[in-house]
Amino acid sequence: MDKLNRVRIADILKMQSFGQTINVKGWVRTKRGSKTVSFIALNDGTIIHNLQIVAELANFDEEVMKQITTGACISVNGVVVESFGQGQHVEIQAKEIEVLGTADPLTYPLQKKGHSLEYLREIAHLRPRTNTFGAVFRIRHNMAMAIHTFFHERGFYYFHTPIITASDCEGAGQMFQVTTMNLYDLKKDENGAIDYTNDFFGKQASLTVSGQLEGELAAMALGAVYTFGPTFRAENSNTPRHLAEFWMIEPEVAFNDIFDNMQLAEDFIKYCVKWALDNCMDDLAFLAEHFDKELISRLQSVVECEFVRLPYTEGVRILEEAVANGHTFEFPVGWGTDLASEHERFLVENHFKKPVILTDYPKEIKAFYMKQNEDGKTVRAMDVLFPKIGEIIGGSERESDLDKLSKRIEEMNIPMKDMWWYLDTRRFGTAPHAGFGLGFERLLLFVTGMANIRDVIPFPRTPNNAEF
RNA sequence: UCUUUAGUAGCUCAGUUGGUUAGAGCACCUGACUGUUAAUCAGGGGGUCGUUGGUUCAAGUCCAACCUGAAGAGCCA
Repeated sequence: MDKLNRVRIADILKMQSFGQTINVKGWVRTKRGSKTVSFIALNDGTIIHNLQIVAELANFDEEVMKQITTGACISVNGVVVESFGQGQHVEIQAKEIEVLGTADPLTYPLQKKGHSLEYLREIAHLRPRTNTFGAVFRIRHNMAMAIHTFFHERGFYYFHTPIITASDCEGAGQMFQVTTMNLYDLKKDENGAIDYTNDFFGKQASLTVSGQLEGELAAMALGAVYTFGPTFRAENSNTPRHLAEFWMIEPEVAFNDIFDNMQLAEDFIKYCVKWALDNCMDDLAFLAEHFDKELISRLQSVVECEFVRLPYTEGVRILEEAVANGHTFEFPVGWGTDLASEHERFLVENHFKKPVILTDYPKEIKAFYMKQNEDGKTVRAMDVLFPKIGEIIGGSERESDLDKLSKRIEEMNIPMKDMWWYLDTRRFGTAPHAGFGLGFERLLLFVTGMANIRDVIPFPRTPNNAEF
């Protein structure tokens, strides 16, 4: 077979001139045809659309043509021609075909017909070859690029916080332990406690649940930073919105207050959504057509609308008013209790019908590091609530006063013995600062319109599932 | 983890108040077809009805436990 430069299908489909001979490589989606001619729909992952390869059967060995089945990988030399069939404006008239890899039709798990998302989860190693997951993972890449671009353009530094941590007070959830100890022969002291002094780190270590505390250290030096990395929660959560391993973006900015923080969060999400609309329209259109007809209009409305900013106390008042007017909730509403999903959904989907930033929660239901308000009852927390997916961002202005922070740590019985370094930020040159955390996969749920978080990460990690 | 719901061919599903040999579409194989658009048409092969136990003359169907998936809830991002 002649050696020609390979052209990506995304580029071939854009061609306006015809007649040149090129090489194209990709995986066969379908082959159809008649006695004399075969039509091969080829996809190479560069774009959701397939390229049509036309093969006159008289020019090719029958044995080679037989190997061209759904899932096979082929290399084609051929001429770019204008298509006179419907459904594409350009196609390849094949001159030479080489089968790079066959796919036995009896055992290849993907068919040309559609599969359920649940079935595709069982073959997560092959699902990137489907239209749906090709689209999702191209959008996933684009969102990562949008995130880095957004922060870089605004002078934020990408800061790498550790994945292994020995602090057990991040308070964001159950942690996965990291150890090199022999679990069949654990040494314990007289109280039955495990002795970690001979473990790899000389103390108990875990996978991080958040890079925030280290992010605060960086903000106290570099001014504005963000993290973007994997985080781990060992919660037994079985929902379409939770993963045991997920990616989180956590900006942290010196001198920002809660209002700057809200503005940053709103600008940030809008930037990402607009990026998707500007750069991923082919993939979004496919997802909209197959899963969520309102996807694109919902994305557009988020870019255009102004997020509602609402103190928790006001939110509770609205909910209590709704109850008084006859709306029934499964769980009671009252100042001091955390809002249930149904309450958040009511505010976002029924009452305001757009994203809501809820602020100033009671201090009892929020983390120790949040800045305390003058009223002595609330803290400067903010949750960004989105239609369909609920909480997409959680953040706050941080308590910068050493005494107030220390007192709160004591009140909440938080083990801070290994956290002297965190308190040093308040001890030496403390400054007001604020930040938030955004779950990358939650953002992707919103942008792709997918309903289950297991379908927006290549290899989901959930309770009882670490396959692939 | 709790509640609900589902598990029948490779995939998606139907299967009546329990009753003889468990069906369809797609996929796959064979054949037909002069350019198809998830091609079409004809034929063919393919099943331990999630697992274990129970009720019954008789269980895909009823009951129990367990396994697996999904939805809702809690926890959160």
